Amino acid sequence: MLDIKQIRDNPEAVRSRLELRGAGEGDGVPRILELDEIRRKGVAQVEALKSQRNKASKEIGALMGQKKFEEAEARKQETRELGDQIAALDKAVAAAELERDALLLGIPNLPHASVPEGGSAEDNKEIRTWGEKPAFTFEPQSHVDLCDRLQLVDFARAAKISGSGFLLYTGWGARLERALIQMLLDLHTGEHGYREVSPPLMVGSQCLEGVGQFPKFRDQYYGVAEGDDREKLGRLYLIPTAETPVANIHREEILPESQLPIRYCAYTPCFRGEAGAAGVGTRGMIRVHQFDKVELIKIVKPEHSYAELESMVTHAEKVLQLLGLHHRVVLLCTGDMGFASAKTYDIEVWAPGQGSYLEVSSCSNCEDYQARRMNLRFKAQDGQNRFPHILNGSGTALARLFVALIETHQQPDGSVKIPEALQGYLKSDRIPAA
RNA sequence: GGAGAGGUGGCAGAGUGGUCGAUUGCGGCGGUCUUGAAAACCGCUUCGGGUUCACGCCCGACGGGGGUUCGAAUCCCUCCCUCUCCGCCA
Repeated sequence: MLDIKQIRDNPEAVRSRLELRGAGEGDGVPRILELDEIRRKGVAQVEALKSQRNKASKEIGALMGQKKFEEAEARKQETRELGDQIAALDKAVAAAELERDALLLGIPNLPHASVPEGGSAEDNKEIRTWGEKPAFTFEPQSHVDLCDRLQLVDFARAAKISGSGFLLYTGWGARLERALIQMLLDLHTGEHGYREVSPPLMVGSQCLEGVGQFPKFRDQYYGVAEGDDREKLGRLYLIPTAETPVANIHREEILPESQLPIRYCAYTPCFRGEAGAAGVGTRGMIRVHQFDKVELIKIVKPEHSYAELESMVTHAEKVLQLLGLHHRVVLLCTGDMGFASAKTYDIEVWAPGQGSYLEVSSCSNCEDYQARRMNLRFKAQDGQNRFPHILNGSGTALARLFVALIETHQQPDGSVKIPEALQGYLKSDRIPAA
């Protein structure tokens, strides 16, 4: 969340940054300031009363000690009324604070100065491209046809088991998925300096709130229940990304400065309800309720975060380069960024069978926005507790990578050629034609 | 799921209604002594909030929330978590 002090000191600057993200999002600010004022006035009042009460209580204690019970009783009588006033004021302060914080949680991060202004994906800026669209001597097939023909994914039976939007990988398909996960983890831990972690796949709501997925986007995630206990429904949620558990690993901690930077890498499945999302119901693997992803998370000192963002993008790109996949890096405009992000690069891979680019990675610097929400700090040299910057990036999403890979490397004979970097993991240089 | 024990400062561990934000030990930091180090001795060692130009002053926090009381780490209620034993189980 944003720093209340920043909003207090410079509300107009905050509002104009928020406006760049899209209409109406700055609207909470006046009310927040109002509530903040009410809270601070109340706090000053109630604390003066508490100070009074504390003094009186000590005096009563002293009187009791001297066995002056009648005097003590008289003082108690006087002080009783103070207690009632305090209770009432405390309540009012808590209510103002609760409403203020609820509004604060609904405000997205401010875009970084280097982010281009714009309202939609149209205004995103292409930064660079790698490789070229492959030329085919035949009409390239879509991954859906390739998966059917090579029996890599059984769409129909997945739907029978779990409904639409789920995948049943089979044979070479299952093996390819596993090989990709292994290759990506080895790359990021071995070459890029990340520490591998394997987190819980169900998390409490405080983790979703910590990274900014709650409370605004409640409807997008799967809540689970234990047995038929409706009471317990929603105490845990299936993770929409490894970012949710991994970025929260150090929540509510004060890290020694020497521990930074922290770089984590995690493979997990990701679960998304995708209520109302465009493209739900699309045939194939592009948008599904469950997919695999290898995620990168960094917790760094504020002064290093933008350099760390650039290197993170190159780490994700390396995956595509090793697999020989044409891609481009796009800088998202103010209107297209995620809620918690200050600056985001997307990496889009070319999928010849689709005739379009697919987003396989999104690398974001959330600055201190998430650290504030999860109260994660580090102790700086000067003894001050400061909020670190938290970055997340896909390195990369697997289902779409799978799509781009088989569509790009499909051969005239119906087989799929496997890039050299992956051959050791798949233990084959091709997926044979059926 | 059943029975029991427990959650206090970086760690260990006291404290069961009145200057207890908390005895003590360890660790850590600074200092004295020393050529240097060790030992010994002395001091410091949590976090949030309000207010102030600042020094400072004040309020809150002993797993979370609520209650009793003039006053709660301490009493009551409730939730969460950890440990031990039993049951079930990949």
